[in-house]
Amino acid sequence: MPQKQQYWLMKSEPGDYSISDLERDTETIWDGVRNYQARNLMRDAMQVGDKVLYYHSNAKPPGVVGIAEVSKECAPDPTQFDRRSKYFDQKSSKDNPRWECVCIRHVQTFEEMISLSQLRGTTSLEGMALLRKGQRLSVQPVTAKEWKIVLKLAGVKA
DNA sequence: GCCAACGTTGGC
DNA sequence: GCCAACGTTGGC
Repeated sequence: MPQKQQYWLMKSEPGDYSISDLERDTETIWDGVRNYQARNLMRDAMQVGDKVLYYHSNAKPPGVVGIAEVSKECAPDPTQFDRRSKYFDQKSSKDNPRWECVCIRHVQTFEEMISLSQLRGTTSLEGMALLRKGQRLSVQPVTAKEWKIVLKLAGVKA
C-alpha cells in the first residue's frame, strides 16, 4: 500500500553544501545535524520517497533553491565518531549512537530561487514553519498545501 | 558584525 | 527540576 506523501524543508548553508553540490553528487548523506528535534523528525517521521524543499540559509539572499527526495532511511551519522570531523561528538558511542540522519537525492534545481522575502510576501504561506519568528530548525515539516504553493512560485508542476 | 531567539549544559 | 550562563542559528 502506498504511504502518504510527506514533505519537508531542509536547510543548508551554500558555502557548506549547496544544491549544486547535491546536483553534482546526485545523492548525499545529511550528516552534521546536532539538534534533537531535527534528528527526531528524520528518525521517526521521514520515509524514503518523501519530498524535500532544499533551502539555502545564511545566503544572500536566503531561500528555496530546489527539490530533493529522501533516498535512504535514517542511520547513524558517521561524522559523530570521527575525531577529525567538526561534528565529532565525544559523548556518542557506536553502541549507542546519539545522531542519525537520512540520505537525500537531488531531484531538481529551480531556474530561479524562491527567496525568503518572496515567501514572506506570499499571503497563502502565512503560518509556514519557516516563516515563524525564531524558527531555527534545520529540518522542518511542510504541508501539502505549502509544497504546492512553493512549487507554483517556482514555476514547477507539482 | 549585531543580536534575537532558541537549545544545551551543569551547578545547586 | 530550576535556571543562569553559554553556545548556535541565521536574518538583517
